[in-house]
Amino acid sequence: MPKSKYETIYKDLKQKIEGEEFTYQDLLPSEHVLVQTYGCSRNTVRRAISRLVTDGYVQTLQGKGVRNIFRPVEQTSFTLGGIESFRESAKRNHQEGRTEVLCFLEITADTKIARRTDFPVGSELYYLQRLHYLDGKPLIINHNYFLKSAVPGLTREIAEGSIYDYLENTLHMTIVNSRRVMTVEKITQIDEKYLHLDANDYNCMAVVSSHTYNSDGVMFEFTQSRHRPDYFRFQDNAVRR
Amino acid sequence: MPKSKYETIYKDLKQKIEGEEFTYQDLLPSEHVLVQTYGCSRNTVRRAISRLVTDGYVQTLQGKGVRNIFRPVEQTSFTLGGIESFRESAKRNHQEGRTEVLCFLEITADTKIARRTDFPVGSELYYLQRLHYLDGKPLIINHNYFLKSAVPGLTREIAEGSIYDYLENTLHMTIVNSRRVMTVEKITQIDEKYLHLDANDYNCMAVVSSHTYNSDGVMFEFTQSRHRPDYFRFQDNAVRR
DNA sequence: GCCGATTTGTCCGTATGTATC
DNA sequence: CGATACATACGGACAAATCGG
Repeated sequence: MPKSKYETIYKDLKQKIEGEEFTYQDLLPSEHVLVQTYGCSRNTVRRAISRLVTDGYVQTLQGKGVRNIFRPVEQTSFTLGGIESFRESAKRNHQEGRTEVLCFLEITADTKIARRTDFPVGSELYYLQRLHYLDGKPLIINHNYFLKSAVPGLTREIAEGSIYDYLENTLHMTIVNSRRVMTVEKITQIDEKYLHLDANDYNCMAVVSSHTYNSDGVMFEFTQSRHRPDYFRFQDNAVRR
Repeated sequence: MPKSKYETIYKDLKQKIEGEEFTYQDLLPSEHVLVQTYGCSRNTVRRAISRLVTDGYVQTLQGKGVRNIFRPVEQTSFTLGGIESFRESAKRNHQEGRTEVLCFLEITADTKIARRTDFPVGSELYYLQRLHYLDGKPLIINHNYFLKSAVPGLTREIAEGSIYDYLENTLHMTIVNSRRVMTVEKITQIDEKYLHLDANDYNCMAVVSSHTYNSDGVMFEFTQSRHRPDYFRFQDNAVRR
């Protein structure tokens, strides 16, 4: 159930664009027309459209209209704009996702971990290593650090499923945003072993480090995701201002 | 000169946050207060704030307020949200940028190039190889394909400076958006030679492929940027909806 | 638990500016 | 020039969440 009017309009337009009810390069109906078809104010359709702009689905042109520039995705794009759990992106791509917990520890942040994760020294943390399979292939190793005080009661069993599902639906935490940094790093022996990589073939991999915040403003998670280079693919739409 | 009120407010708040006039984790003045300090309507301050949210500077919390979660950047972050030319990001990081044109050709798209770039077969294109130096170090090799009909009069001399400056200020083109895909690929002999890489050290690199559109809705540029793995760093802020 | 004050979220209507055709 | 389209801005109304008494 979508809660707001502009979100229903956004989803409806998005679906129509994906379903190619509007042809590529054509203009969408004008805001004035959309106001009448959806029976709402102009501000409301504009909010919906601005979301489509950030999604890279349309471009707005003053004096002209709103042009459809959506191109269907060719392949299994891994991550897109927002925050997505592994399970969610697997589902979106119609793939079967499985997670194996390699390691589940309760630790206290020393200076080295603090520098790596940005958690203060002395923080009580869960440290997990998790291996993510997509359609049976091991593709990602995650090194997760969760703040124990914000994520109480985490267990190995939960970590084998979806941690985000536990956070949102059991702990009723609201995940807000995530600062991510993408780099390329040398592979380690752990990567080589679990992802079945050969350093003579690929000796680097894509690494995504993220600091994630909840609605209490606490950074409750630091994760380093190490991706098989030959399957990594990150999509983005940039807008010139 | 900022053209709009909300943009001035956005920039002012952004600067205050960066200058740490608001402390980390504290709430900003309420919308009501900001309306009075800036002498504008509530919608206008809300537009400014929503930009700060997408920048990852603040998070808004219904019933509470707007919390400052800005952390000063630790390092030379390479790319951030929007579209930036090499020159612009060099300047933003207070680094000296220089560009060397390795190759400047006029070509017609055959099936192979068409598949690679998404330009239709038979398109008249400029093909450039350019080497970008930052503070004297060669860091990026760009393979640029420009649609000749949209970018007339491009020369080697222009390409040694800023092509985007030429597009925007001489041709008065409006660049709108860019679809980017990031992957990790094996290095080639060209990469090895010009970026002074050693395949025994790093045998992969970060590759950013982008399709860029102007306000006429034409995809006028396809570029493959190949980045030295040890200097590549891409930042992003993701929002959970 | 309730109530009221505060704060952000959604939505509306209107007016004016600016770009396109 | 006028008509159309999007961009900016204002003011007001109500909903929803938070917090303190």
